[in-house]
Amino acid sequence: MRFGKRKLQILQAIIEDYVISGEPVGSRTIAKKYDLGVSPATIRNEMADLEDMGYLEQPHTSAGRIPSDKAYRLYVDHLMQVRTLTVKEAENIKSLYAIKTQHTEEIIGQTAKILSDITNYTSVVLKPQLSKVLIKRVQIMPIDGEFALLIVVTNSGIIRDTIIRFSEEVEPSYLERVSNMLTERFIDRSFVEVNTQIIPEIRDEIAMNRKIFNNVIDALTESFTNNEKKDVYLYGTGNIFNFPEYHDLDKAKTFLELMEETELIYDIISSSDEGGVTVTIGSENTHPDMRDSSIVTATYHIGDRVIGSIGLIGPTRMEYAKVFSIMDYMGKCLSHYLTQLLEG
Amino acid sequence: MRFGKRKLQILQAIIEDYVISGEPVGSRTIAKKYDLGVSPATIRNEMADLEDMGYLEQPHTSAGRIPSDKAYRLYVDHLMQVRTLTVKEAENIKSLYAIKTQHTEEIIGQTAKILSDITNYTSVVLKPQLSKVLIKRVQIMPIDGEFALLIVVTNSGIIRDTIIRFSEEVEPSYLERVSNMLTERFIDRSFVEVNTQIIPEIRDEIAMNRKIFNNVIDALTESFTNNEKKDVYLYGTGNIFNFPEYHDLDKAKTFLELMEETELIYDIISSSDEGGVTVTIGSENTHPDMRDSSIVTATYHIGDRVIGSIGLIGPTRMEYAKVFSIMDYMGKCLSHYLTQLLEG
DNA sequence: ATTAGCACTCAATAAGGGTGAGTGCTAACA
DNA sequence: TGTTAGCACTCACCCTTATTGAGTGCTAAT
Repeated sequence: MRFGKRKLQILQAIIEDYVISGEPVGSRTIAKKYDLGVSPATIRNEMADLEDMGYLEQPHTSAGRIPSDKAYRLYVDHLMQVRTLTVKEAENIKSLYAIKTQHTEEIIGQTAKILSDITNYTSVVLKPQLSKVLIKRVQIMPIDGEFALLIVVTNSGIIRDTIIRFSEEVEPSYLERVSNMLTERFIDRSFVEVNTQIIPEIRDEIAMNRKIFNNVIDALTESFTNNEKKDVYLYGTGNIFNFPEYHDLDKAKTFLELMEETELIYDIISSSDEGGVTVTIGSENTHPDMRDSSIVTATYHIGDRVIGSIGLIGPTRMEYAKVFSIMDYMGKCLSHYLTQLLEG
Repeated sequence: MRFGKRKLQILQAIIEDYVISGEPVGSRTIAKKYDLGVSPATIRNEMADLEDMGYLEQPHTSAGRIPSDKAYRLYVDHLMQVRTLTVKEAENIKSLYAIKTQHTEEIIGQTAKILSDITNYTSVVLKPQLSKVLIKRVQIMPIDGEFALLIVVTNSGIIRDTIIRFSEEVEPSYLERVSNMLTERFIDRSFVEVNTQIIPEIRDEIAMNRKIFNNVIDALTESFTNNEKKDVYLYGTGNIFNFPEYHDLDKAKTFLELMEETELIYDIISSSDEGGVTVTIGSENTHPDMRDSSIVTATYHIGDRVIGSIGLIGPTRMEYAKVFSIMDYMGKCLSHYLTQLLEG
């Protein structure tokens, strides 16, 4: 059995109708709404074929058809026409980046909110990943007595701080020297590089005031590895109630609980790195509880280094065309804004 | 009509039964389960009285009674017996504070998680409020060229950073001097004091390199006022599905949307400052959408300065006795831990 | 190859009836 | 006078049954 042009038209019609209505689509509906010039009976025959081929499913005998994940995949890859944003959407986004805050986190949080507001799905925005960010400066600030604060500044507007407790009183000027030395060694390196290569090097090389220096190195190590904090900005979890597929309380609860597993969400959203927009449909998800959700992700970058991701989560019956274009646009806006803010 | 001892006993029995079962409580049930030595008929008479007095309500004629908000208030103020924690609860909490992280935020986040896990309600934990925290040090770190990072370290383990963009190249040693001067002036002051008193003083007083200095002051001002970031750690929003009162989809959605209004939640939770545990029951809430939820809050402190709050949100049918003791204990643990970590 | 016609399926909705938990009232009782 | 047993009444809840209608698959005619 081959795809004729008509089969594709019918499939597309079914998908688009179903995405809007959420109800199984019947042959009559297609014949009436989409002018294909054939009768319902013909459409029924084609639909039976499409079902055999695995593109359509029937919830029960006397219902219409709904698209399978395979159908959505075909749609996303070949059928959908990427639209341009509506005026309202574009304005919303523009107004966000008109804000002149200097706090990366705030922008990230707002991005999540806007994404969810204009799409009506659940949005996720990841903070810049430590592993992808470059170190710009290390500074050890004495606070009082044997306490100091180790601060690592990155090119992403995110900074990382750890308290150091020294085993004895320490000269501020010594800390200043150490800070400068570390900055020199770490600058424009990633956390991973520093952790796996440079710190061991330093450890061997240097025989300064051993005890104090070890306190610093320990703090650095703890700062760089232990808690790569998987920080996630979530918004619009309540939006799932817009979709009848989540009207079941159990499903809703499972979904909400899943959304609180920030580490997991983080991994899911950050898994597709290559840049551009990625769509993962229902059963394509590795996590079983996500099998009837779809995820659309995009990346954002500073300069040309990808440093984080944004994502949308919704039912497989998702407005892929709309979401695709919004995610694409949003990723670019965010990247542009951050690059501007932090590099120029 | 007066409260006899028996009326109180009956009221207490009804409340405790209803809190567990969620079903309207009938006279028979009370007579059987709680040994009051009177017949259901007598209890019915008392119940009718209690209803007249506004302590009980009837969902419909042939149903049992449920407690009114007024009844819960009486219960919380006079009837309930604060229990001690179960072994499991205490262990859970202890295990949390055995973690040796140095990042305040992580502890705060974990506190939210544990609170929600052991109570099965929705928990909220506020980050230390900027307005209550004391400044320990100000440091301006040159990054490159005309960029620098302004960092304010507080006694709460929270630091605040803002990017400064200078209008010309700046000497690092100059920034060092400015940092020291600012630290000297700001140390052990609150953000509010600094903002309303000290900054204006400095502005007048000093006629250093005007232009550069203004960049610094602007950054400080923006850091201190504009974005008192109302950061909230939420956990267990899905828990509301454990309660039949939220099985209605509309209610659930409203609730979830409300929880995303972080500023509002922040205000609600931080509103009762005085220390100790505060209980707000249903209609006592000012926000209309919270009228059938109850909120229990407690504060946490560093040394003896209150700096933040923790809260639990659930249906008015809440296990007040349990929640009360947990919140009390948790607030104390968190305070103790933070004080230990940050002061000595 | 397409289509009209028709019998068939099955979820969703509505309507009726029984059940049981609970009440309020009254009259009897200690 | 306070307490209790008895009884009629109410009403949500659940189960069963009937009705409806959207949609299908198959067959025969075009």
